[in-house]
Amino acid sequence: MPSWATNGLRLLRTLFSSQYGHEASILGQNRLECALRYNQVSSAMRFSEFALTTLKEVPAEAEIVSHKLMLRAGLIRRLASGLFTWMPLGLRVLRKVETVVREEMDRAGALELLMPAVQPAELWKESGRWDQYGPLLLRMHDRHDREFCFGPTHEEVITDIARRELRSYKQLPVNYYQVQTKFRDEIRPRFGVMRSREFIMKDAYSFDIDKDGMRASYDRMHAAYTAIFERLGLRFRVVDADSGEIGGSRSQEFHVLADSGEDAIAYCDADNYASNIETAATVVPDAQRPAPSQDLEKFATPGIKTIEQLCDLLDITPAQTVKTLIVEGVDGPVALVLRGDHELNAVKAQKLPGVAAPLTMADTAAIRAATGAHAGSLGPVGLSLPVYFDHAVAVLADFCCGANEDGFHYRGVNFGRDLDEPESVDLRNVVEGDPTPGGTGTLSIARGIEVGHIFQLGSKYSEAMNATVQAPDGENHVMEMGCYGIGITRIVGAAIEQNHDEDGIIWPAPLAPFDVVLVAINMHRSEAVREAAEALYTELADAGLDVLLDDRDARPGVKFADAELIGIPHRVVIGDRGLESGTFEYRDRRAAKGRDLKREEVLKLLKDSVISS
RNA sequence: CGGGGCGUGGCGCAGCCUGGUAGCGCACUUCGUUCGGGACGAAGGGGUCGGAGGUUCAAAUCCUCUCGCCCCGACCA
Repeated sequence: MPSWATNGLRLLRTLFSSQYGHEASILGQNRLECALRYNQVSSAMRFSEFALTTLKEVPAEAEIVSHKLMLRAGLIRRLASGLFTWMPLGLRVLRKVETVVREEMDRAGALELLMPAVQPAELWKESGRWDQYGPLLLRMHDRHDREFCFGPTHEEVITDIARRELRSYKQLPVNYYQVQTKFRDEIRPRFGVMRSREFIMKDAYSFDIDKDGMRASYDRMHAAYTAIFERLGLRFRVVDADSGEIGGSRSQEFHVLADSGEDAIAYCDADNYASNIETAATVVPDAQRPAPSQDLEKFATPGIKTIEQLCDLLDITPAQTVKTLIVEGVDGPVALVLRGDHELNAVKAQKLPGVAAPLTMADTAAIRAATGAHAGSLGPVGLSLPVYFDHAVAVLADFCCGANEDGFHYRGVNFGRDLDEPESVDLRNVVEGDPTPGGTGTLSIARGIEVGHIFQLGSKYSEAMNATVQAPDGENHVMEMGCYGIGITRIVGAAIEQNHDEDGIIWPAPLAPFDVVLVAINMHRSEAVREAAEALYTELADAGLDVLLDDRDARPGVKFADAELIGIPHRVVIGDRGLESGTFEYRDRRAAKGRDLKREEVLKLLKDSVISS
């Protein structure tokens, strides 16, 4: 996605590099120059000086591809559970992500600042989260025994800043952001950088005088996030989401699409609908319930404990059965009744009156106390508990369920006769093929990795912490806030999940640690190769490209394998064979084969492709 | 935190059941041959067998405790 800023930056880099050489130290005052200086210093690298160790074998700790490849390619190294060192190669990728994020945030009018990672407990007590947040919050004491935490997020600190700095509506809207290290003491860190305890997040917070302003700020962030993920070259989708712990009203998540994603997202292109499955609403079926055709019958089902076993026994489908789940409620256990083939949606269930949040399944003893039976023999008939029926259950007739007696089930169960007419609720996850809430399309399900989340917070924090500004009417008004997060470190993992093959990583061009790798064949024996490789290296570096020269005294196969493993988008092979005919072999990382190009053609191709990224 | 698994040179593993003083592949060092798809040969360096305690003449191996890591569940960028 070409843009003024990127083209401008490239242009400046080219100008400066031709003036000072690519390692020139440039002391600049503005950000563009700073970025320029950073890029210039590190843009070109010799493999022999890069201390990169790649691994042929996968360390046993890694489970998913991105984690395996990040370790094999030498991007990260693990220090302890959920804690990683970003090695030089990995850090280059991280910086690329940060740069794109910063550019788009700045363009959207947000202001970068940097808050402390360590935060005093008082602020968290003021917002009420010191007690709410739980063990995810890493708490500590200083030498005076004062309480602190390592920030998992920064609503409290930014609200404190805002209430001190912002006095008048004339200063609004303001959107502050930072790129900073967070710590969340996850119960189970896993998947490498995808769910680590320490990670880098870009978090932004908007302040407006009213809800309309907040919505406008939110929309600007929505646009900025869309621009960011488009520029990063990732396939992604924006979905409606639950606002969870942070609070507030509307929220949307940005998901990188990948089969290994931890989240399921429901979408329909025809309807332009997309939602995290957690919040995707099911539609009340408009089908009429058939009239009962069977009598209620209790029958013995010794040893039958699962829906699957029951279906095998009776030769029926799970959709003709009903399952009953006992969860902890505010005043004792509550029963949730779903169709046998449907999955409980915890987010929906824990919002029901009388159900305890977070949703907790009752244990075996509690289930027996409440129903008199084992979990495998439960049913709604004759149950003396608060019961919620899912919409899909309410339209069933002649269904099958447990009899609340070990080893017995009912069949031919019908509402109105064996059970009271149900008041049904939405309890389940949507499934592929369900109608959309809009009613015109059907849902598909995809897997995604949450890399961004935007919230309309409203006044939750500004009210608790009394963050007000004076309005034109002279009154003090509580500011309306939005908050917006991007998982910088997670993006790197997500990008690999989405872009790899059996040989290694395939970086989208904007994320690649190097734009191009020069593979010099037998450079240590052929003077011609050495000269040609060095000349091309200097020329590409001077043109502002991030170029890696593989000058190691290694066999070609080793160099090719490493180039593919670390995923450099463009590869140029310099060998005696090509030099005889005056060509280099060029190959795109995604292409099956290379092609021979003249020097000028290589230069033009690379410069064009880098500028357009 | 509940359930499962694993800790042996940098990485991947064997040895443990049946105690006898540590081995293989990769990586690393040196030399030679080789050299456009992870070469071959030779010679090397590197390990208190996660830690503590116990049993025993003797412990990587058996026993007890402990620490760490990974996987499956609830949380989230």
